[in-house]
Amino acid sequence: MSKDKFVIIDGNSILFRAYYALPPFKNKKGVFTNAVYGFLTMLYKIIDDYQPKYICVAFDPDKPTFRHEKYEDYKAGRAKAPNELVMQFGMIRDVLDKHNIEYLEIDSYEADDIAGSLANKFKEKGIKTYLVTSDKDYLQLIDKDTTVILTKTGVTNIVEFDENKMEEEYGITPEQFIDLKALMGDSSDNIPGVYGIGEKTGLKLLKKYESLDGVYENIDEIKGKMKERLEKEKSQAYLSYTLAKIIKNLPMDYKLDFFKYSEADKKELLKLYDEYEFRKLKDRFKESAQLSFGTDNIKIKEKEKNVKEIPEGKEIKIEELAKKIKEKKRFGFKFLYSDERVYYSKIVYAGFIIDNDVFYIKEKISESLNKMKDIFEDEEIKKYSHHIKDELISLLKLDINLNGLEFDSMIGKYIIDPSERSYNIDRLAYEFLEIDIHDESYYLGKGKKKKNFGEIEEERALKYLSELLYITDNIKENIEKKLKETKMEKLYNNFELPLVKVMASMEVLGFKIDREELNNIGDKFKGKLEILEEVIQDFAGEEFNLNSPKQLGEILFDKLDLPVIKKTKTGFSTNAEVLEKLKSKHPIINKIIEYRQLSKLNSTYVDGFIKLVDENDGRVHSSFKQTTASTGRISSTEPNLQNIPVRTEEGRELRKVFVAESEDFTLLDADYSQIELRVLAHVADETRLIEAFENGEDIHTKTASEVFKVPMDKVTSTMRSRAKAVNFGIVYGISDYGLSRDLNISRKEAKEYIDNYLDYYSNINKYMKEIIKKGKKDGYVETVFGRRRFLPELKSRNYNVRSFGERLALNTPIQGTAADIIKKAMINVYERLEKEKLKSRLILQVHDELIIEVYKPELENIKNILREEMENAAKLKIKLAVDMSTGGSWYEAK
DNA sequence: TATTTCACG
DNA sequence: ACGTACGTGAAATAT
Repeated sequence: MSKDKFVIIDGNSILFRAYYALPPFKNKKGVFTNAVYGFLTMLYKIIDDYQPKYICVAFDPDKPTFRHEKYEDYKAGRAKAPNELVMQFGMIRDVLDKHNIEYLEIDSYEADDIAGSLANKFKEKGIKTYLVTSDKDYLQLIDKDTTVILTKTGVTNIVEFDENKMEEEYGITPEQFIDLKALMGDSSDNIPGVYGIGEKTGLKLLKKYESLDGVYENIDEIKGKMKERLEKEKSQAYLSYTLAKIIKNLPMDYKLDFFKYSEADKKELLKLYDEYEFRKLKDRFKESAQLSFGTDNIKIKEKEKNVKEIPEGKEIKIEELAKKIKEKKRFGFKFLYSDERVYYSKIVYAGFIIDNDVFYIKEKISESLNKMKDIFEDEEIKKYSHHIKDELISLLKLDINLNGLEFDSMIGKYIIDPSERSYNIDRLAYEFLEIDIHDESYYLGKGKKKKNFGEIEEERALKYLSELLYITDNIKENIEKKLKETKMEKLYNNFELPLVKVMASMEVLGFKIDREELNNIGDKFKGKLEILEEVIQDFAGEEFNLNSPKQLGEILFDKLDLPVIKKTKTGFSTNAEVLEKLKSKHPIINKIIEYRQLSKLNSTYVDGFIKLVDENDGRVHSSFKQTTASTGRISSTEPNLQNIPVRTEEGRELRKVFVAESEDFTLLDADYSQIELRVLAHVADETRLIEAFENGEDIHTKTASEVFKVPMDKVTSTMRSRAKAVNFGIVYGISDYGLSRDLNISRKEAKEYIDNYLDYYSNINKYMKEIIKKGKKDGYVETVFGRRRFLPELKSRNYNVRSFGERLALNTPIQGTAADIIKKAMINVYERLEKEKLKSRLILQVHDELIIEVYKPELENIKNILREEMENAAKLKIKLAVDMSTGGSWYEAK
C-alpha cells in the first residue's frame, strides 16, 4: 500500500516563476494571464503525475513578516512585483476556489513557514508530503516523508529532491542547508551571510565542521582572511541563520481532511477559462466529447447566445450547384484531401457554401470540377476559403486557373497577427465567434496514426467540412473589418491575396532535378564519409556513433581530455564554433569538422532530396508557406528550397542538380543587391547611406572607411569583411557581444566599431532609438507597407526577453519591408508572364532572389521584364538594384 | 517530443 | 551581473 500524498504548493513562488518564464500574453481585454496559466499547467502536471489526495496552496501575506522585524533590510532592494503580476494573485485565488482547493495565508509569516508547519503537523499521519516551489530554501524541510519538488527551468520542468538526492547534489543534510544559507546568504532575500563565502566555500566548511556552531567552535583551525571575516561577521551569520530557518511549528488547527482534493466546479471553471481564454486548459473539464459521430452537434453561441446549429451539408448535383453560384456570383469552398501534401493527393470531398447553405460533392469530383472550370476562372464570380492555396493547387492540376479570389481567412488572420502559432479554423472560430469546434486532429488523429479524410467516416468528414465552411463564411466580415481598422487592407488585397496564386503556381511547377547527378554526388559524399569515419574512430581508439553529439562529446572531452569550450544544458557542446577552437589541439578535430559537413550535406540534401523527387515529372514540388514567418517572409518545406548550400564549394556543387526542364529552357536567377541595407537607409532616412548607394559605392568598403577612419583606398580586406559584419549586425539589432563573437575580437573593440558606425550614420542611431520607443508605445512595429508585428517582449521585465524584443523591433521593419518588396515583385512578374502569354515561369523565391525557368527564345524579353518588375516593385529613397545571371543549372546561374 | 546541429537569406 | 545577434526547416539522437 502506498501512502496517501499531500501536495503543498508555494503559490507566490510558482506564480513568480510562471510570470517570468512565460511570454507576457493576455486576453482580449488586455488582462495579463501568463502567470495564472503557468501556475495551472504546473498544478495539473502535479495532479496528474502524483495523484495527491490532499492539496493546499500557501501564499505570502501582503504585509511585512516577523523576519522584517528581526532585520529591517529583509528582502530590501527587491523590486516590487509589477502590477501585471499582482493582478494575477487575485485571479489564481478565484481559480482555486472553483477547484475547491484550499489556500492559506497567515499574517506575518511566509508561505514557506506555512508549508513547513503543515508538513510537520501531518508527518505522523502516515502520508507523504510534496512541497512544490521554485525556492531552494525549501530543501531544509526534506525528511523521509517530505519531498521537495523544485522547478528547474521554465514552469513544468521539475526535479524531485529527497534525502538521497540532497546528499548527491550537495553532500549535506537538509538541516545543514540552513547553516549553508547562514554562511553564504541569499541575495534574493537580501540575507547577508558572511562576506566572501559562497556556495562552494560554504559547503566545504560544513563538510568539515558540520554546522555553523561547529565552524565557530573550531574557528582557530581556519586561517587568514576567512577567519577574520567569520569572526567579524559572527552576529550577522547567526542573524542570517534565523532568517533562513523556516518555521515548522505554527499552530495549525486543520484536520487533514480539510485539504482533501475533490471535484472542481466545472461549469464555473469553464466560464472563468473562457474569460481568460485558456482554450487548452478547458479541455480538461469539458464533458467528455461524444465520439460517436452525428450526435455531437456543436451548438453555436451566436453573439447574443441564441443557440443555433451549424447547417448540415447537402449533397448536390454539379449542374444545380453551378446554377446557384451563377445566380449568387459569390461562394466559399474547400476540399478535403487524401494526403497532407496537397500536390500529391486526391480530393475526397468538395464542399461549397452559398448564402450559408452548405453543399458537397463526393463522387466524380475531378469531372464535376472540370464542368465548373468557367465558374472558377471567371473573375466576376468571387471566391473565398480558408487556406485557399490548397484548392488553387488541386485546381491547377486539373488545368483550372482560379480567378476572382476575394478572401482567405487564414491569410487574413495572419496579417492581423503574424506571430500566432496556428491559424487553424477552430482557433478562428473561437476567437471571432466564440464557437467551439473540434480541430482537424480530433478527426484525423495525429502522429504516426494520423489518418486522412478518405479513411474516416464520411459523416464525420462532412461535419468538419461544413463547420469549416460555415466558420469561414461567418468570420469574413470580422476579419475584413479588422484589416480596415488596422489599415492593412491594401497589404492584404494587393500583396498577400494575389501572392497566394503565385505560391500555388510555384508549388505545382516545381524545380527539375538531375537525379543522375544527384546520385553521383551522393556516391562521392558517401565514399568520403566512410574513409573519414574510419580515420576518426582510429584516432578515438573505439567505434562510436559520429552523429551523436553526446558520444562525440565523451570521446573528445572525457577520453581525449580536450579542453571544454562550451556546455549545453545536457552536456558538452560540440558545434562547429567549438570544434574550430579545438582545431590545433588534436588532429581528430579537422576530420570531425569535415565529417560533420559532409554528413549534413549527404543526409539532408542527397538522401533527403531523392525521396522528394516526383516520379512523374522528375521535379521537386516544395510546399510554400505564407503564414509561418512573423516578419512577412515566406518559407519552403518538403523540401526546403531556401537553404540549398552555397557557402562552401562542396555544398555548392549540389546546385548542379537543380536544372532547367530541357534543352529548350534555361534558368534565370535575379537577386536584389543589398536590399536590407537599402531598406535600412530608407526607413532611417540616412542621407549618408543613401548617397553612398546613389554613388554606386561598395557599401562595405565605405562603411569600413568610416568605421576605421581610413580613406576608401586604404581599406584592407579584413577591414572590409569586419565592416560587412557590422552592417549585418546593425540589421539584426546589434550588440557588442554578438559582434565580438562573430568576428573573434574583443568586446571593447566591437563596441568601438559600433560606436564609430553609429556616430557616422547618426540617423540610423536615431532610428534605432525611435523604433524601440514606438514599438513600446504602440505595442507593434510595422514595415513600410504597413505590415505589423506585435512585440509584447518590449514590456517584459526580464532583461533578456526585453533585449530580444528590442532587436526584433529593429530587425522586423527591415526584414519585413524587404519581404513586402519581393512579394510585390513576384506578383507583378507572375501577372506579366501570364498576360503576355509567355512560356517562361517563376519557379522559386529565396528571400531576395527570384528564379525563372525561361523558354530560351524568350530570354531577352524575360530579362527586361524581370529587371523592370523587380526594380520598380517599390519606390524607396534609394533605387533598388538587381543582379542577374543565367545557366542550365542553378550552379551556373549564380 | 525535445535537443543539438547546421543549411540558407 | 547577466547573456544576446534577425528569420527559417530538416536530420539525427536522446528522452
